[in-house]
Amino acid sequence: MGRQPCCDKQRVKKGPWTMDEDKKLISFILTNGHCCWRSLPKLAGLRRCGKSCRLRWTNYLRPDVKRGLLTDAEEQLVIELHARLGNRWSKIAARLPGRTDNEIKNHWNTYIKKKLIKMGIDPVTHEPLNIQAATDHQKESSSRIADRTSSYVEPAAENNIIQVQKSSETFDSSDDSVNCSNSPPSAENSLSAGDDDQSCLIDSICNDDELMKCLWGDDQPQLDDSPWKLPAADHGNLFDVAGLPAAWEEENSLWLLDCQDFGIQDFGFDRFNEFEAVNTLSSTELADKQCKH
DNA sequence: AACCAACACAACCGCGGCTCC
DNA sequence: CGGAGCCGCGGTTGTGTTGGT
Repeated sequence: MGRQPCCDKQRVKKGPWTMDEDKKLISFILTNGHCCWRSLPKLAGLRRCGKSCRLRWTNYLRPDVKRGLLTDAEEQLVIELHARLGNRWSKIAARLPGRTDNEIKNHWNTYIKKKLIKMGIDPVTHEPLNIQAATDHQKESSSRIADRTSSYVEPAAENNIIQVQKSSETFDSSDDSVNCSNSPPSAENSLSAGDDDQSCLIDSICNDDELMKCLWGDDQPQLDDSPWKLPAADHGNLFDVAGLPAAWEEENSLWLLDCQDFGIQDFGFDRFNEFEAVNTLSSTELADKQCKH
């Protein structure tokens, strides 16, 4: 007996989300939280699959989503993390506050991948392309490594490569499969000794104390994906900010600012304008402030 | 101006893992 | 312990936009 479809595909709408659907989803989640994605569309009056709602929320509508291009520092961090973690985008995204796995994945596939190839670096193994021909047999084992768990021990196949270890200590020991102290040097988390450019890039990131503190520090704000626990409110008063907890107000002011790009007025949240008047900091300014603290 | 290729990104799909019964 | 249901992840596709010819 096969798995049931996640939703009734006959009656479910697909394709791009409309403004009205976004509005409904935001309203519902802000009011009720997302206790159960499967039943959410029905309760919210949406003809969408629960998965689709979750994706739309987490990748686009969620208040803490940071929009816009990745900064150079973020990009370098993605490269560093990819060298360590492989295509585990959600893990990588967890280290970049406000960025989603989908966004990072897209950026990787469309931009970083090509950039690395241009630099002569294999985007999969992070090894220089020119020495790869000579180490084809290693590559084969490397591809296996990509799927292995951290307990797998590769038998000394990387004598000619150095490990990027500098910032490994900053990983949580609980970060699954990223127990660097126990992980053997491998193609997916290693660089060639001859690849000075890449080493320099990584070093520049790792040696940037301010940046590392900001991006890796224990006190960095963590994404909180727990369901919203807001007091039930009238739909008409959803953005009566004064009625919300101060922490929520502060945290979500960035998102409200971002809504300008989207067209907050299109949501019918007219009260935003009053709120905007007292909020003079841009998203980037606030992000900078967070880094400095 | 029209066409086409490349690019960027939102969204879909299927599978694996976790939890509950 | 095993099956069912759900969520989240990663790969892939679809679509709109941009730039070049």
